[in-house]
Amino acid sequence: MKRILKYAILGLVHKQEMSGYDITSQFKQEIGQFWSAKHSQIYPELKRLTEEELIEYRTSITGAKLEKKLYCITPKGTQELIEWLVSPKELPETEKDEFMLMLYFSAAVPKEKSKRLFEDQIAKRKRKLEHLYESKKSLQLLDENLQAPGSRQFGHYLVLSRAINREESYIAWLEETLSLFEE
Amino acid sequence: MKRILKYAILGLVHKQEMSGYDITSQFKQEIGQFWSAKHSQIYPELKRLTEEELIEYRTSITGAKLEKKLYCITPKGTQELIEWLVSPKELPETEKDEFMLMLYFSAAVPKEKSKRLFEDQIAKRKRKLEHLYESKKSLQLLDENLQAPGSRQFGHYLVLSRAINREESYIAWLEETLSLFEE
DNA sequence: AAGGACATGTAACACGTTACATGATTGA
DNA sequence: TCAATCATGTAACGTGTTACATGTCCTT
Repeated sequence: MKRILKYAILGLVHKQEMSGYDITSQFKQEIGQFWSAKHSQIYPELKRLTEEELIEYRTSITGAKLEKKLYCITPKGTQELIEWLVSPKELPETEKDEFMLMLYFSAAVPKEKSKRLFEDQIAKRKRKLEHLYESKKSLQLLDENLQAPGSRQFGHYLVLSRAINREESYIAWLEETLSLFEE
Repeated sequence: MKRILKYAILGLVHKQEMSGYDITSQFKQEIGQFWSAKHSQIYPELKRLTEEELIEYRTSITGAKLEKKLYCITPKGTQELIEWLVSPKELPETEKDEFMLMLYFSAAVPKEKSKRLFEDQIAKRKRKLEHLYESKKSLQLLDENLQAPGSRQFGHYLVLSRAINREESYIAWLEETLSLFEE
């Protein structure tokens, strides 16, 4: 991967003017299911992108003296963003998953222990799925035409929809596989 | 993540004596779908684990003078491995996916471009899925009782089965979502 | 004889997290 | 007034990739 965070930030500030804090907040929303970064990584990257003239900022004052830097994308930044947006993406050879790594070695522990770990993982993923369903419900209230490309919230819809697909299929696999242990 | 590579290596050398090169090769096999590392990360980690007395090695000579270090796990290492194997795993808050990040911003490009990217991604994932099916077929020839916990290849079966589930459901979502663009 | 696999290591750099550090604003 | 949130930054450390560096063995 070559500087994906760069494109994540370009994509966010392309939609609208944003501060480093706003970007950090965005990564705690839906898109955080597929990409995120901490503020300690974001601020230096904003500085770098500014030096590279891909973004620029104006300073805005909230209240008496709280300063924030509102970043927006430059034409050069837009160009690089679009190039990335239309370039085919390689599949990662590895999509890391600690739980699956553990399962690979699970012959070393009693079946009962493994069953408990499956149940724990299923419960956690079901909780997560519930949150995703609620987010989707909220989103549908905002935009009835959600599933149409061109809808204002279509990007949001896609990531939520895929996040739900990802959790549902993982849970289905976990439940199916757990049943192999019960006989 | 706290030193997952440590546990990956402990798990591998617990099954059988192995060299750094062997470990590197393992990460190119099925388990590489869920965890991997390059040799440049593995060799220093082996050194560290040896210093921590979680593994130890003997030197073996192939041919006239090609040396390799065969590592095996110590009792202390086994204990730490088992502790990790039975401990519940937190869900990662983010499972990074460059393609989904791109989709989130795809409103900025024409629908035709997005369709092409979906098709490209579907083709790549289908190719990968074919390889996984073939691996599963080979594995089934080795072990008829594959799906029984306790089968010699059960760990292999689990990771392959989940990798297939992961690809199948991703492809299903991609195809379903692509159809939203066609009308 | 040559190329590919076997075998082990280090160095430099890129990416990511946790901790350190500071201060303002808003609402209960 | 106190806690949560808004707001920005740096330092130290841990993880991961690419490149550098070397040498052997086996098969054709």
